[in-house]
Amino acid sequence: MALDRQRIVTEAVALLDAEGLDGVTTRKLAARLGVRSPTLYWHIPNKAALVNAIAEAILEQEFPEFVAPGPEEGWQGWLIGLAGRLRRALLAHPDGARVISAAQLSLTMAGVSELAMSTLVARGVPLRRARLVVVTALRFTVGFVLEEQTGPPSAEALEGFDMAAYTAAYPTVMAGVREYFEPGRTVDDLFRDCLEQVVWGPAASS
Amino acid sequence: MALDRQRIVTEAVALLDAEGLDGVTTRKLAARLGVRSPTLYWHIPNKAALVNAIAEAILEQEFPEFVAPGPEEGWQGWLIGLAGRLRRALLAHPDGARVISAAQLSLTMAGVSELAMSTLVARGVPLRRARLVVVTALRFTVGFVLEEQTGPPSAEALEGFDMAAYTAAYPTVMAGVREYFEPGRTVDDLFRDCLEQVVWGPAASS
DNA sequence: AGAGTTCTCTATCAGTGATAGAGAATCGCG
DNA sequence: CGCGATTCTCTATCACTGATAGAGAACTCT
Repeated sequence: MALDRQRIVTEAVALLDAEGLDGVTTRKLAARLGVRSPTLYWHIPNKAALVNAIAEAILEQEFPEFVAPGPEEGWQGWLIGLAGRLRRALLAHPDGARVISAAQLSLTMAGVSELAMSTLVARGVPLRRARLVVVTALRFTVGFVLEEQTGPPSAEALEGFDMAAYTAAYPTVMAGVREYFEPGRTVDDLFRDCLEQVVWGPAASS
Repeated sequence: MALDRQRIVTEAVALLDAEGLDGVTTRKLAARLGVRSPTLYWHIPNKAALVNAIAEAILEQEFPEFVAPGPEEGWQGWLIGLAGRLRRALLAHPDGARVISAAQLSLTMAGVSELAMSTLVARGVPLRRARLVVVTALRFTVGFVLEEQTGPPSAEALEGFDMAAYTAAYPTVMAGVREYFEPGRTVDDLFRDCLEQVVWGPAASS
C-alpha cells in the first residue's frame, strides 16, 4: 500500500492507542508502516505536525460533522452534550487530552467553538455571554479530562506517602473523592454536574 | 555550597524560567549547579519527581499559606480571587500550566482545594455543590492557562494557512478573538468573566 | 529508452534520561 | 590523630529520541 499522510496519521493513532503518547516515536511508527523512520519526514515536516494531525484525527472521529440542536432542544442541554462529546473524543484514546493540549491550533476545535457560539447567538444569547459560556465549557472540559486521564499515581511516586495523614489533612477533598466510588455515581456524573453549573448557574443544584 | 534537593529545585525553576519546560534537562540543570548530571540522581529518583518538585515550588510561591476570606467578603468573590492567584502562579513561569499538568498529585493543590471547599461549606454551601463549584473553577483555570500559555502558532506551523478563509469560516470565533485586542480589554477580564459565570451563574452577566 | 520527478534508503548527528561502578570527601569514633 | 563507614560526585556508557544529508531506487511522462 502506498505510504501517504493519511495512512501515517491513521497508524499513528493506532500506535497512540497501543502505547500512549510517549510511545509514539518516529521509529516505532515507521516500523508499523513497514518503512524506515526518515521516510516519514518526506511526508511530514516534524513531529509537532504529526501530533497536530493526530489531534485533528481524534477530534474528527467524534465530530465528523457539526449538528445544531433540534428545534425544541434548549441550548443549555445541547451545549452540555457537545462538551460531553468532546470529552468522549479525548477519553477514546490514551493521553487524548494531552494530545489536544500539545497541538497548537486545531481547525476542528475552532469549528466546534464556532458552531457552539453561533448556535447560542441564534438562540438569542448575547454574543458576549455566548463567548463566555462556550470558552468556559470547552476549556473546563480539557482541564477536566486532562486530570481524569493522568492515571493514579505510580507506586513509586507514593513511596513514603502517608495516606492516613493525607485524609486527616484534607478531609473535605477526601470526602469528595470518596463520592467517586459510591455505587451508582461515576465520573461522568461529576462532569455533567459541573457543566450544568456552568451553563445553568447555581440554580441548577436540583 | 552544598548540593541538596532544595537547591536543585530552586535552580530547576530558574532554568525553567530561562528556557521553558523543554529546556529543563538533567545536563543543563547540572551544569548550572556546577556538577555532572548523574549526581542529580543521588538526590532525586528521576525526572518525573523533579517536575513534581518544580510544580510544588511554583504553587508554594503563590500560596505560602492559605487564607480564608475576611468576615464580610462573599465566598464567590473570594473563590474568584483564589482561582486568580492560581492562574498568576501558573503564568509566573513559562509552561507553568504544562508543569502543573505533568505533575501528578500535588500537596499544595490539594491544600488549595481543601481550603476552598471547606470555606464554602463554612459559608453554608452544601458540600456537594461546594465540590462542584470548586472542581469546576480549578480545572477550568488550568485548562484556561494551558491554552493561554501555548504561545501563538509558530511561523512554520502557519505555512500555507489562509487567514482570510479562516476568518470567513469562523466569524463568531474571530469576533471573539478580536475582542482580546480591543484597548482596555485584556485576557484577565475574559478569565474573570468566565469565572463569574461559574460561581454566580448567568445572573452575573452585568 | 531516457530524463525527471517522487519516494525510500543508509549512515550519522547531537541530545536525552538513566545506570554501573570507580573514586573522592566527609563524618563518627576509638 | 587515624581509620573505617557513610555520603556524595565522578567517568563511562547505554538505549533511545528527533532530525538531516545525501545516495539510490522506483515510477511517470514524453
